Amino acid sequence: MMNSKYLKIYNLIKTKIENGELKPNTKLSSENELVKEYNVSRETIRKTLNLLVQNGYIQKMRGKGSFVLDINKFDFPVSGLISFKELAEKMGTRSETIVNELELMEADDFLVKHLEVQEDDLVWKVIRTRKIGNEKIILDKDFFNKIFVPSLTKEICEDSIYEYIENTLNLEIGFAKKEITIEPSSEEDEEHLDLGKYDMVVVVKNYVYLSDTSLFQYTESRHRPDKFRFVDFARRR
Amino acid sequence: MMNSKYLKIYNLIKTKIENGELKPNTKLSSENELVKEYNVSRETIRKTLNLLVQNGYIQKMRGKGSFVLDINKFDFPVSGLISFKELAEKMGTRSETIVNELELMEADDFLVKHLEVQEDDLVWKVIRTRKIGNEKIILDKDFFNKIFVPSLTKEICEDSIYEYIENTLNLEIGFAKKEITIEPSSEEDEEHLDLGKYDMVVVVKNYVYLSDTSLFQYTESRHRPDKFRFVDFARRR
DNA sequence: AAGTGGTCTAGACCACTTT
DNA sequence: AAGTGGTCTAGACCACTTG
Repeated sequence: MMNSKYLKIYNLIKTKIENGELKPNTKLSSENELVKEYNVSRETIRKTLNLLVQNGYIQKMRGKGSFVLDINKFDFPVSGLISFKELAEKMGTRSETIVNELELMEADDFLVKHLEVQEDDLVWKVIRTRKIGNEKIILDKDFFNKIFVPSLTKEICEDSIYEYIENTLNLEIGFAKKEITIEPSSEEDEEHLDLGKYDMVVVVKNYVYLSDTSLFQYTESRHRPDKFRFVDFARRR
Repeated sequence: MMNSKYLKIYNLIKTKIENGELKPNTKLSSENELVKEYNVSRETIRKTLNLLVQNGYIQKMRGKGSFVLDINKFDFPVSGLISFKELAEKMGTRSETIVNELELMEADDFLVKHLEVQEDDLVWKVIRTRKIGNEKIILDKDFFNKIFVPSLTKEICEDSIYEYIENTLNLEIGFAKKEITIEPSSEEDEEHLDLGKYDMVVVVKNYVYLSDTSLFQYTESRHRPDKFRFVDFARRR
């Protein structure tokens, strides 16, 4: 629900921090002040502040107050779940997507293993090259269970598949498991990427689950090593 | 506070899930049932469950209930903040640490930039090689601000510096910023690691902050590419 | 209709920091 | 002593899924 009070207040404060309206290392209003300011209960303000803590915007200190953290905002989008298009937009880089392959196929052993489908179930296969500043840097191999994504077009793939999934199909993404490894480059990599002297690629495997816990997508994102960068903000759990 | 009710209940349920006492894809007791079971209020149970959601143990569904997720527990420790020693112990691999260098030095430009210290401030420099199954795989370069870590010995470095920091010095770690990139191997890498044919290393840069937001450690962890693996569980924020 | 999780409230007590 | 965040409660209403 986006009409919840705590989410609205969260977005207000988050925007103020990103704008610089609230400056790094300064003290936020206390919980009791925010209660008056926004006319809500303290537990609601605390929900808001805990979200800001979780996402690296503030740090709370008992007896002292909440303080705005100084995190370079451009570092953030790379972390967590985010699509190539969203990322490129936030970074402000020129980028282009080439759809190399788009087909409906019957699941083979590889997909039975990685997409939890039955043999011969129908699966969308999408292979795309991502260009950044005129160089082919990333090869994205996406596989979608057809049960969840009935149709797919070249136009959708050139834009953002995620946007289509969330806004048009109204599927809700719950969580994802990501794995980063380094592998020797394949013939396919060499065919679709400008690898130059590099003979290895950074492989980011992504298993994406809907909020009803069904696995609906497996993605392999293969990056030229020199252009790869992964940034993460972590709190001790 | 470890004596909080919600944390105790969290650890109880977490352990049951890790044990297999609560099986993947089964339904957890409802919030109202847990309220009776543990004799606490519903908001306290909800705090517990939200922690389990955050850390990938369960998924909640409105109107349906909470469900145990099937996450291979060995995948987890690699994510977030965890030390080499904790990691090796959880994975059950034989490992060994060689301390190559341990010295107190005056901060140079590099440290002024990465550790937010003044020029000539004293900084502990620790260079360690990590052996896994008899091969030198990881080179760890750690830098600690002496203000926070007054003394350091070879014995501590061979064990776990983190354990020393948290249990002996009683410093509380708040959060960390991690960056993963691929770089050409340096002479230092070649000297201390069994790189074989590889001429690149995976570099994990870690900026570790205390809970009062002061930066107290900068670490570079340099891995042989074939043995590197980073796993992450992410929820859409 | 009954049960589930999601949000919100008002009030209480505690531990810690500052004045 | 006053102010801060941390925990906990009992109760309310809502939206959603199931019988």
